[in-house]
Amino acid sequence: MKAPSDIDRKLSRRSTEQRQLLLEIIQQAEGHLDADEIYQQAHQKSPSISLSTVYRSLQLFKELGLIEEHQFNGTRRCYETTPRSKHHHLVCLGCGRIFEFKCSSAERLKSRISREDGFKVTDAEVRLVGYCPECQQRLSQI
Amino acid sequence: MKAPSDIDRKLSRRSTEQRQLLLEIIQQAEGHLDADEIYQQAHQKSPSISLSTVYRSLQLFKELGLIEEHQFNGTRRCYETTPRSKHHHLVCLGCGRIFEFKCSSAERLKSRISREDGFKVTDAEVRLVGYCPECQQRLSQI
DNA sequence: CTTACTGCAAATAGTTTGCAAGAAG
DNA sequence: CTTCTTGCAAACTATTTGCAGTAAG
Repeated sequence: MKAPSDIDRKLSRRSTEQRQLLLEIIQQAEGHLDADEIYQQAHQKSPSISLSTVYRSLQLFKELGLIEEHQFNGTRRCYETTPRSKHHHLVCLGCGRIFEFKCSSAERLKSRISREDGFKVTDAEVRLVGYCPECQQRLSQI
Repeated sequence: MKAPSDIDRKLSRRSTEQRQLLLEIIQQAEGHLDADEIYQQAHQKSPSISLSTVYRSLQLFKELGLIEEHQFNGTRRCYETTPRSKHHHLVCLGCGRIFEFKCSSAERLKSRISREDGFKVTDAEVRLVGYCPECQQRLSQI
């Protein structure tokens, strides 16, 4: 049993070893992890954890605003801790890596659409797809 | 048997009743249709058509650049005919409807990232989520 | 004690695939 | 005729759910 963390103080959810472990894994990850990658890592430290617990915890963390969910390519969803400052993603079609970039025009667009069309825009995501420098190089050599 | 259409002249693919019907359905649709909606409509006109044929044809149309694939909310993918001029999507969290809008800054962003970071950006998508005017109204009354 | 959380197994949703019969060219 | 395409059923992938036991508060 550990000291109560972030998730405990919200909504009277219970603090469990599993949730703490899962949240740690996501927070310490460099890039974006999908449910199965999170499960694999958790399984190392706590072999009895189940994949359903991973999914249920991800659902909870999302509701609490602790993490963000993305769907970059196929059907697999990826997760990252909610970043302090909003960024966007560039998906490389060659290697599948995800690159991040800032985009101030997204914020401007948000207010433009709200103002002009009466929408209440809660989020603006920009997603670029293309080829990273390495893949351009590699593909041109073939 | 009908006269050969768009899809026939490309890549020596065969023209079949099924493909022609499916393409017509997508082209005449107002908004975006998912695989099952396309299947249901096709099934009306041609009861023996199968869902696999729908998926295989969608795959083909995508490769030929005749349609675009989107994933707006859950896991369901939607399709629309490739629009003449690029537009982006706003997803209403209240009613699930998809609204379209133009965004010139997306094009500018594309060239900025290409120039500054050496990426070859093939597509830029902006996706807004929020509430349409009707849903704001409706939800405020509760 | 009470009731949220967990692991397990089974269910589900959406999509893909193998195969033999059928049709396009 | 040749081979691409189809329908069917079965397989697959990612995720969700029911349930009875377990543990947090």
